[in-house]
Amino acid sequence: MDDIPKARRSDATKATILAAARERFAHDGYERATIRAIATQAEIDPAMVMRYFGSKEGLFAAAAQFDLRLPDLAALPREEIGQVLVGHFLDVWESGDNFFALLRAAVTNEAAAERMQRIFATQVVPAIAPAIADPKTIPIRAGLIATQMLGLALCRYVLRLPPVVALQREQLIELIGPAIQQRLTGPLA
Amino acid sequence: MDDIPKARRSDATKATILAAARERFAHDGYERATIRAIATQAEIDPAMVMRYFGSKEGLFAAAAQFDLRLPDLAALPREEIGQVLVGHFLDVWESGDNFFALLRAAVTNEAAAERMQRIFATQVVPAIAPAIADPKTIPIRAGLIATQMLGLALCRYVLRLPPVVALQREQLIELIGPAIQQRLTGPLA
DNA sequence: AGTATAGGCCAACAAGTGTTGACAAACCAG
DNA sequence: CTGGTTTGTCAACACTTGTTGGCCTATACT
Repeated sequence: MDDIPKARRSDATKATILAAARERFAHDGYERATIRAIATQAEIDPAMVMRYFGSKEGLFAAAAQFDLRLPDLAALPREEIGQVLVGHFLDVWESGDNFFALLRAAVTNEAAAERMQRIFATQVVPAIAPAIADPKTIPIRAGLIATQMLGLALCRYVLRLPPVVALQREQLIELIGPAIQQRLTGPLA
Repeated sequence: MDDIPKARRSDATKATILAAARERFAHDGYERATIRAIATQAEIDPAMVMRYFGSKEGLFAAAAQFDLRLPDLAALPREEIGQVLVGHFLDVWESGDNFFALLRAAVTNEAAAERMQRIFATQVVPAIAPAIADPKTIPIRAGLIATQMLGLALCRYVLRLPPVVALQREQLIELIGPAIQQRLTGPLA
């Protein structure tokens, strides 16, 4: 009846493996991040990875869990939503390797791409919905916002286009915030 | 003194290999597109790929050549530039596998990412420059346009976010064209 | 004609992949 | 202490990867 599993000593190892996995997946993508490289970085044996996560896919599934933790937009002043959103994305992206593990993998791995679609559908769309007047336009507006924000992540962190890398956090908020705002509350076309 | 090399019989084979390579690279990314798979699709022996392109890297370098063929924006009415640009990107992307080979590879392959940076610097920036009033803002505006356009490619063709996939060409032009226009001729922030 | 050369295929290599099973050490309950 | 379970290591597996060299065949030149 006791649902709470005892804290096993191996939990620490699992966490170490997960952290190493996230870092390798984020830097190298799914295929180039080898189990051996992950194990080496975590300073354990490759066999442990298999024992605790079953397979490379299982490891990735566990490592690429990702929560955007989007704030309640209804509690914000209408005109600030865009900028807050941009700032929040920057925070979440840079607060760990989860997002980049997922993004890099999603480009060559179908399962990762599907997970990205799920995150969009279950986290982005619902969070954004309350800020949009006409409910019929929610999916389109959410989609357009995704193109802008993911495009920013792609150009800044993955492709590293110099002018996009050079922009400071404050500038990004000031430059892209209004565009997001417009996609939320402005006319569609 | 005759610079023009005779058309060898093997040129056809090379072209077949390149076409197959582009398709595999575009669909699978750099690492998962194996030389054997490419050779099988081209209906030749894997050894031929090595003979004609030296290595997998060499093959990719030859396959991922990419020309955006951006039009002369100075010849266009000021207010149409954004929409024309979006339409042009859609055309070029969908006219072959080159762009997606490059995009998918650039996410996990450093050399491909650098090539993307070069294309941005040598094709996008110069083409866009004449449409921008204040020359100091050219790199930033070009960078912001890149985030929007590459984000569209990412969400629509790679991640396949349903609402972005659902949009028709005409709608995309109508929805994203003005955003690009604003990035070119509007105030920066 | 004959011969050099280009085009192409085959089999194999060395290295690296995910994955497995057997076995040792550490831990904990009785 | 003793027995069993957990945690970890080692070596090896079956397979795939990029890459190589040898060999055959068709073409092209003289």
